[in-house]
Amino acid sequence: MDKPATIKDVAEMARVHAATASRALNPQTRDKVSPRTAARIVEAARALGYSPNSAARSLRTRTSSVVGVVIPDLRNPVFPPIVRGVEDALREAGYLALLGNTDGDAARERDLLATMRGQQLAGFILATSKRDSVPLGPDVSVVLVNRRTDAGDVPSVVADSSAGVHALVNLLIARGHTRIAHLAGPQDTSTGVERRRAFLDGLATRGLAPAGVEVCDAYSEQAGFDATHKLLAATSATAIVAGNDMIALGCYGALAELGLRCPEDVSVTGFNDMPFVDKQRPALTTVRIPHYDIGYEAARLLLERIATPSSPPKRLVLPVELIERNSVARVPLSDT
Amino acid sequence: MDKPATIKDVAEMARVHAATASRALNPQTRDKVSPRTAARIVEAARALGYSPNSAARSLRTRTSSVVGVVIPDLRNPVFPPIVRGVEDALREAGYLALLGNTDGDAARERDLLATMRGQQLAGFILATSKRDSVPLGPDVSVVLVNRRTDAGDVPSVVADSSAGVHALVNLLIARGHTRIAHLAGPQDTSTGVERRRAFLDGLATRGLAPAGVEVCDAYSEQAGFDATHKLLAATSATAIVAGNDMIALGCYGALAELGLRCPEDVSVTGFNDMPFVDKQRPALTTVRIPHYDIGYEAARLLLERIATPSSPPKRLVLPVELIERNSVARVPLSDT
DNA sequence: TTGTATGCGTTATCAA
DNA sequence: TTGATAACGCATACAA
Repeated sequence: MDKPATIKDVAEMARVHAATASRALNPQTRDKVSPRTAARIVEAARALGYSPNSAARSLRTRTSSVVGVVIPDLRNPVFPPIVRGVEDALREAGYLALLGNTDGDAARERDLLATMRGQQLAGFILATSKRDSVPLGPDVSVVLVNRRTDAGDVPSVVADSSAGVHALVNLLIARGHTRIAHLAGPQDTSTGVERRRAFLDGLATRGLAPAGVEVCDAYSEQAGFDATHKLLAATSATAIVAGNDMIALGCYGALAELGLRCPEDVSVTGFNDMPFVDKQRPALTTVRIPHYDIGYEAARLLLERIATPSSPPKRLVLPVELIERNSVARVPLSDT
Repeated sequence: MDKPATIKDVAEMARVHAATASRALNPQTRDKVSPRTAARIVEAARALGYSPNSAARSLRTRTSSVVGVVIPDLRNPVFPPIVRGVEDALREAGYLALLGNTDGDAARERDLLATMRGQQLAGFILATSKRDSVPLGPDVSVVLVNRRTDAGDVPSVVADSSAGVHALVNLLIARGHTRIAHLAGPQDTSTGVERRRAFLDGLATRGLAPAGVEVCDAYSEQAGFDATHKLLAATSATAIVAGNDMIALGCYGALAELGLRCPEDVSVTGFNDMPFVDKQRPALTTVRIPHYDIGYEAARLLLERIATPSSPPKRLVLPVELIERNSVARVPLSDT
């Protein structure tokens, strides 16, 4: 394989000028060239295995078909399906995804964004979890995933946390629970505060007071473990609504250590429906989030934004689904 | 924010020619310009917030600081840590990762590679699993992950499958098992054939014949489930070495359906040590692969290759670790 | 409908 | 050590 064919090679083979070839090869301007010559050019391109040099194109058009996808850590199981959804939507439109992890570190995020900005990216999908404003100018297209700015001036795609928590709370109440506690996620994440608020709201509308609320440092098993210990040292509860599945797993561990059975003694719920939580003992009752769809829709939104930057910033809220398994039991009779 | 500053702006501010500014700003050629003027230029660049236009640079140098990372499906839990390792190593060197999924589909892979090739990528990391040769010319830098070409002319990073399977087989034998079967992974993957061969070898060197070998269509729970049924219809075994954890999980399911207890009736082993297999019932005895390190080392190898294309193609084999949990029991007395 | 000319920002080559 | 110039491949304004 020698040097890749350029548009000039294609033009030469089709006996036209490079400009004509450019027009014929570009869907945008295809109609500015006669069908006959266009066909000849397309054929020549195919024959030569022509693939446009994106650097040259970017240099000329000041944009590219690449979008930056920024997440905290790919190893967090919620992100792979999201990123996959993003990638699929992007690819359907001929775009590519540039992936970067920030570990939730502001400095690393700034650094990454700076590096990416040098690449003439067409836009960004940000799935970092902090609630502060977007560290990008208004001249770049951005879609937020899993979080929103307080101002609401940036397009975003999130799952309906409130509806999910309400469904969980209602399920517990229907099972007879009245002493329900919450292991909240970090309060510098939008999901953390939204779910916490929904928990309080949900309880209040049913005339119940929370049995306790403990905030976790992180969405991790360890944090869930620690918070459960703290929570149960201060209060007793027959049910615990965990901020997400990881926290719920930590809760499982702490419960076992305290000699409490789940769900016989304490019911536990999660959030996210991560892979394999159906295989836990007990299988976790949780809320399923359409991760893939979130990613897919986010990319669609970004593409839309790129095409029409003036379009109003949509905020998409995707429905969630209650997944009942075995970690919720009817409240023990001795506790009623 | 107006138009980003160009090297011309920097040059103007530093009262030098653009070419000089270019030399001063490029670490490679920094020493070709006097320290005094260099300092002036660097200062001007800083003041203007100059960030080189990578499209222009790529156009000129015919390369970029971006590498393509191609995997079958990010949702397969083995890939996130690998990709994360790749990204970390890349970032340390100022490179970015362009991610694409192929679903193991040859057409989709070809398509993706073609699209990526237009991007002047510095190289590729291929984690697709087929054993056929690399669909890329010899002019591009490539490192394979999780597989190798038969010819061995392409650098690669893999885990030591053989050592892992041998450890598993020896463990089972030490527990008294003699009727050991294998649920092999797909035989068009290098891991599938390597582990199968290691299984047969391991057994043979201990003077044992396999109780049965069933090949799975895919590395999936469903395939493991089906293969287990087929296997146990044809033979009986007290231990099953699954091609990987997913297959082992499918095996769990089939065993339960057949009224067989694990590990009391049948011992099962996995491969990979995916997240959460320690939480299964029973906790899975498996082999841990250094996923992150594999990705990290693959990226290092690629960077090395990019810097020195003539360097010999290294083949890295990373050590694995036997993780003993509860899915392996001493062989039932009635079976000895 | 097609061809001509030009410039995007950078770096390599050559000359000074 | 620095400056001038050209070229990378493409897309577009303008001319024909």
